[in-house]
Amino acid sequence: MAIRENLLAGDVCSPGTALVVPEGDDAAAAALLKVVADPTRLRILRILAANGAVCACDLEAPLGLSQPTVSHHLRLLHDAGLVTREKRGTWAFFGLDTEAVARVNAPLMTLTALPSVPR
Amino acid sequence: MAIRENLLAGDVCSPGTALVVPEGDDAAAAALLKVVADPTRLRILRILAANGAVCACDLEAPLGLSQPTVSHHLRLLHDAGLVTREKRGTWAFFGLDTEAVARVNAPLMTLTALPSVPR
DNA sequence: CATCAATATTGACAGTGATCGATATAAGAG
DNA sequence: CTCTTATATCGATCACTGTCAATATTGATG
Repeated sequence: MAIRENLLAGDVCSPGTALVVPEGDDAAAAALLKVVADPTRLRILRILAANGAVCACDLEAPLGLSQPTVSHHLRLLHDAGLVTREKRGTWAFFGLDTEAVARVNAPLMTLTALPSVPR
Repeated sequence: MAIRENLLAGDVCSPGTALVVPEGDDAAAAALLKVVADPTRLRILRILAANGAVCACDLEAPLGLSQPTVSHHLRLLHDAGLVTREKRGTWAFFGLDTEAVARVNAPLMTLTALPSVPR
């Protein structure tokens, strides 16, 4: 049994005994977090947050990565809806979608906000 | 040049032109986020948040995973400092470290809080 | 000590992902 | 139309990781 704080000494662990299993789309939440859980993409997001709209070509240098790799990361960020893309002529300018970024933390926020039920 | 919002029409993109590159330990932040960016571990965290201290043996069933796999995930969570471990006899009870979980969002919070400098 | 139960570790394997070079696509300039 | 530039996609490679079976370790109990 999932131990309660008020039973400490002689408690037994009998599997299968009522365990509160909260629901939630863990797969979706994890997928979104995975996009952010990368040093390069975190860096890109920080750069976008500090510079506003940034041309893709300006990212290769500070990131120290090849053009295809930068494009790959921008694609993931854009597909996840974290970043906006706007093409002007040949260039592509990317910007941070702050609302979307806020949505990424949601699953984590609920964790700390959740009442630790059985006490 | 990283385009500014006030120059729209005839702007040019000349790489190497001053781009604000914020510092920050992206590697560390990403590493911490990676621990959380997994469906199984998110689920574990949610279960811990809802049940208080939970015996490891009670997690295999709701997760539908083998004992070694559950132990592996608990190890990662514990190594990252997100979860507390307490052995009582043969059992091991795990609990959520809410403060640590809050620290995971920090890098994301700073993103949205950061002033979009050049506007 | 011998035995049993819970947990941790090891080894192997499959799937995923970050990276780059090469190539394709798109759009402006001559 | 041709050339150049920026971006996107493709293919391959390499490292990492989630998973399980097997085994080791730890702790309680006869």
